[in-house]
Amino acid sequence: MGDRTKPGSGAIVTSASAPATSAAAVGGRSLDHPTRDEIRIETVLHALSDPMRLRVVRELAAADAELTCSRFDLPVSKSTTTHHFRVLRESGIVQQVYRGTAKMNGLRRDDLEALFPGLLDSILDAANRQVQRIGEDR
Amino acid sequence: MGDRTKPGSGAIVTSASAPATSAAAVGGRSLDHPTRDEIRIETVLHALSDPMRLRVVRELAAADAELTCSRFDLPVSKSTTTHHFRVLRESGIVQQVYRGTAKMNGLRRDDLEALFPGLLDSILDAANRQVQRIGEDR
DNA sequence: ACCGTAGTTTGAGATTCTTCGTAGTTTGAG
DNA sequence: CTCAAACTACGAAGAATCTCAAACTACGGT
Repeated sequence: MGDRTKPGSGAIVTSASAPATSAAAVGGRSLDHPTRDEIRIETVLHALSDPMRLRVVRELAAADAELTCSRFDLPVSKSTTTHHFRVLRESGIVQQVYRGTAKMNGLRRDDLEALFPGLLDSILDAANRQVQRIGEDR
Repeated sequence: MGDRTKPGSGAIVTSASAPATSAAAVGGRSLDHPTRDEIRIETVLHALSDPMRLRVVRELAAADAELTCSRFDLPVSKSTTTHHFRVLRESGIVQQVYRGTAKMNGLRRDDLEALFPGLLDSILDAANRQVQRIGEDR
């Protein structure tokens, strides 16, 4: 899985020169998401197998709206939070868009439902049941 | 892992004196499985996020019967196969029992269904759809 | 222009995972 | 008892993950 290959251009954005007109510089920052047909079940399951990420997805589903990263009060540092959101985005579970300084996060329900009908809901349901059972949250 | 000693709960196989009349001693070797209420959604998802293990579970579901480890023709070594079956057992997805020199593997459908209704089926369905779509199997 | 908020990147440490080969154990058969 | 078959256990190597702190970039207001 690992694919730390940076998003936009070829990492040469080291600012040695050309600070302004970089490829990704057009509208601002670019975030690349997998297209619908690039989403893989193994990757989705892996992304959701982390407690922190599963929790984010549960909150996102409960809110049923786009939320900024900072709305989530996770017990980890900012950089770790960024990391988890990145995994969720690269797996195709969430969609991220910049709006000002904030980054909005939304579930890709349509894509997931089209590829894997019922999967997301049954995982969310399973997670909710487990929290009810043993309340291991937060 | 660095610690092959079984994970959660411990207790049981304390073997202070390991009398012959131990529950597990009946047929010979003992394999400890998590009890139903020890099964965790994160662990289940993690176990199924590996292509090899997902494949094993798919075959097991398709066969709808107990199969020996050697029935699976995985493209990995035997010790790796043992490892994957162990992960599946410790996550609570499969149940393993010795029968002669063979080890029978069966899905714990009842337990999973009781804890997470519909989860296993929707994951299997998702996996099947993906194989149909891009045939990345074997 | 300056500052604060929001998030990213880089580099690091610690842990865990996947995989393997080799050596052992257990069981059933001859 | 000895053998083959079926697994397990024990390292070990290499990759991937999770986590953090520190330094950085982007955007919006005052």
